[in-house]
Amino acid sequence: MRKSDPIAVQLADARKNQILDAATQVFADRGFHAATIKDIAQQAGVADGTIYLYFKTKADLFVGILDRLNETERRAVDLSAAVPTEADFREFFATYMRKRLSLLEENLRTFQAVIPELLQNRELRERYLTEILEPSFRIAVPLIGKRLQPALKRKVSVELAVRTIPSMVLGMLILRMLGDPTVEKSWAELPDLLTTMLFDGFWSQSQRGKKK
Amino acid sequence: MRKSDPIAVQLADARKNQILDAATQVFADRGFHAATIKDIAQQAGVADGTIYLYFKTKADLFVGILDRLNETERRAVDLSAAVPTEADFREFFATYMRKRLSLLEENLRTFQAVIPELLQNRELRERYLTEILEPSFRIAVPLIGKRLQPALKRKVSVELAVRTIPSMVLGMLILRMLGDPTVEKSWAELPDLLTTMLFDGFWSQSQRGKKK
Amino acid sequence: MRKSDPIAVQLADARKNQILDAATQVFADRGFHAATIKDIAQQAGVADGTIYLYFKTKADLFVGILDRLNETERRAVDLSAAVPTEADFREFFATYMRKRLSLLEENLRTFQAVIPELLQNRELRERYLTEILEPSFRIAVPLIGKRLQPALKRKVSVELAVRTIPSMVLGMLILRMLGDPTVEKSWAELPDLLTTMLFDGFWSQSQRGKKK
Amino acid sequence: MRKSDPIAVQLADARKNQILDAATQVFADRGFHAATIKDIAQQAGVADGTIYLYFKTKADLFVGILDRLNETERRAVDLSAAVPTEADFREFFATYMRKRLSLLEENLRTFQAVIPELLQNRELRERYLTEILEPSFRIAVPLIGKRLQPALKRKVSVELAVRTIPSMVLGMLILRMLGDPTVEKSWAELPDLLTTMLFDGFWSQSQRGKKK
DNA sequence: TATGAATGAGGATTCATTCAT
DNA sequence: TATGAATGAATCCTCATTCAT
Repeated sequence: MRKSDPIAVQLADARKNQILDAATQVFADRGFHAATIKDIAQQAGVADGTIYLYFKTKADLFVGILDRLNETERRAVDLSAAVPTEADFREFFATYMRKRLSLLEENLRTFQAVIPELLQNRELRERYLTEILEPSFRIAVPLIGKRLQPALKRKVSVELAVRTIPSMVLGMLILRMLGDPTVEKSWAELPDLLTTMLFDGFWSQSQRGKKK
Repeated sequence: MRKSDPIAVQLADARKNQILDAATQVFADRGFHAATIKDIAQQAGVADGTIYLYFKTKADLFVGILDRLNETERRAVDLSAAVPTEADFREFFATYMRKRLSLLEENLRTFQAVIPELLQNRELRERYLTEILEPSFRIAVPLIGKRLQPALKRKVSVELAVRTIPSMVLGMLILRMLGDPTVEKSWAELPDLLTTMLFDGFWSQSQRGKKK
Repeated sequence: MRKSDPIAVQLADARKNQILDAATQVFADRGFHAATIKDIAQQAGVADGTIYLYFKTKADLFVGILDRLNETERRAVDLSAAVPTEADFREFFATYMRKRLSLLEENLRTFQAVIPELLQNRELRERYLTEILEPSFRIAVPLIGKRLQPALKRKVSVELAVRTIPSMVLGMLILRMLGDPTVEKSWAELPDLLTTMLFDGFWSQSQRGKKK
Repeated sequence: MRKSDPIAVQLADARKNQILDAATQVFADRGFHAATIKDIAQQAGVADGTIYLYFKTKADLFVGILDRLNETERRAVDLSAAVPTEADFREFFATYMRKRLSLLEENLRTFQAVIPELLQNRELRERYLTEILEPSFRIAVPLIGKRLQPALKRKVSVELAVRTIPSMVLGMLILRMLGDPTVEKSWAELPDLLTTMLFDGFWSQSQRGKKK
């Protein structure tokens, strides 16, 4: 088969995805290391050897999952790349949160497969940091910096303040991955919760007034 | 040696801790599964077989780390069990955050060793959920519920709102575990950041007014 | 302590026997290879290291058991070394059987510890063959040869015929070691059974008459 | 390959037998515990891991040998199930002995592999006793009981008398396993020897007359 | 392409033996 | 002498990867 044969390419892509789906499933359930190629082959309904026709090593399977996730991300970002409307920033933020959180939810299994390994593998960690996190912080810092409330601005670096938002999302994701039923059940309410909290504060007035 | 010999017991405890320290280090670096007993033994400066004098299996090493963490937690909680002063709740909250975050920092390697495995192992996940998370939420819900700002209260369940705080902390912890240098450098500023943000809001006034 | 100190020697001998007793017990229960020095030390009520003060290796423990058995044997043989009285050979034989079988019974655990290893270890097998079996056959052949019934003599070599007797005893011992309750219960009747059978035949007359 | 594929099944069976042959050989030479998987794999001409495609554990290899032996036994029994002819019982007995002893000889290595372990393992011992020995005794007792010579019948239980025959065979087997060259060389003469001995007695007339 | 039997390197665990106390 | 903690070689078993079909 020539690589240019479009039908063959599509077939190969389909098979690749079938295998990545299986790998995602199994990695999410057992973790990268505990998962065996046999497990994945069974889940995918193919023979062990077949996997090696599409991925050179087990580690490549993991990279394949990461790549697919990045692809998803890229497509999603394209949509949300609408300019942060000055006029109604609150609405913009809420919309962004909705999109992001539903994207997370759709790819929950993938994150479950990917995050633990990310935390355990120095190389992956570094790649993720420089290739994903830092670029997105570079975009966010100016966007957020100028809208930060003064008291905060005085106290902490914008760099740190920016981290608050992804860290809240990440935190909720982790709680959900840990199996917290409340977070799972109320996932759809999170965008509103986070928006309100960030724009209007968390604690009741009386509590706030106490400050110095 | 009789079990009751106090010197022998102390020696055994010291050796056990020496091995747990090594295991924490190695698990944090490579993850539970990728870590080998040889790695751990080398790190601890003992022979492979010695580890098995103190822990029945590799999995027991992990449980040993969890147990030690719980113990640390227990001691810490005792200190912070001070009543949530009505008078200055903001200060109480800030203090609590300072304590909690510095506890996390002190045990960073331990969390790095423990969390990925927690995310990958269904049994551990469930144990953590029912034994640690749920009880602490049960304590937090009434404490926090009555102080929640009205707009939030209307919109989301207290149960969900409560999750915001640990999820922010957890999120920052994860960012730090991923190696984000900003979070690492500014860890000490987090309590203040989080307090201000929750009590005074995150976005500047102009942005808030825009609501609805 | 000087080797010549008689009290010290006696103490050492007692300790040695205590350890050999334990080893016999454990080897009989689990077999030589499955038995651990820890098992034996526990059974003997001493520390692991102590065993090595009396026996250089685990294999030496086994040899120690064999030696003690040979010693027992030697003492027993001395007693039964009475000349095979021509006059009442039947009684002589019955007596010999009684002695031999009760000797076996007294040392049942020892045999249980020793025989399986004897069957599995080429070197031990050869030593046993040349040092124990062949010498005793050399004694038995002339004794038995001249008393063998003519039909047998014509048919088979005396060498082979001689083997019948130890093989019957050995067979019963094995059945007993296998746990056959009948053999265990009726062990005391065996000398009479074997004597009658060898002197008077096993099958009833009518069956015998059928011959050719 | 589907399990129903007859060619694949045959291949798998052949491989299984090849491995069992090797295991029999090695267990017979060194005993179950001293034998290593490497030894067996080498003897079989396969890699270590291959063995585990056909047997779950080393212990399963042993059970596989036992099963094959039972199968051999079953096939042999079918043949010899001819009714014990009243007319010429002596001939029947001699034939039976010939068959049994040649069966033992053919499977000598297997017995050498199996018996020591049988003697060392309580569970196997008990299984062998209740599943093999006791059933065959239940068959033999009535058959032999009515043909036992009167003097014996008076003296000992039929149950015990019956044990004489297998114990003789077993004894000879053990002597052969110990490497006795006479028993090995003259194995073919044993059926005749045992038949004559049981039907005509062992000792010469003059010796027998001496009784009481 | 697809298969799955075969491979063998690698890792957890055991245990005979040593040695400092 | 006696102890038992420490050692590390040896072994069972797993599983990523290869390759003949």
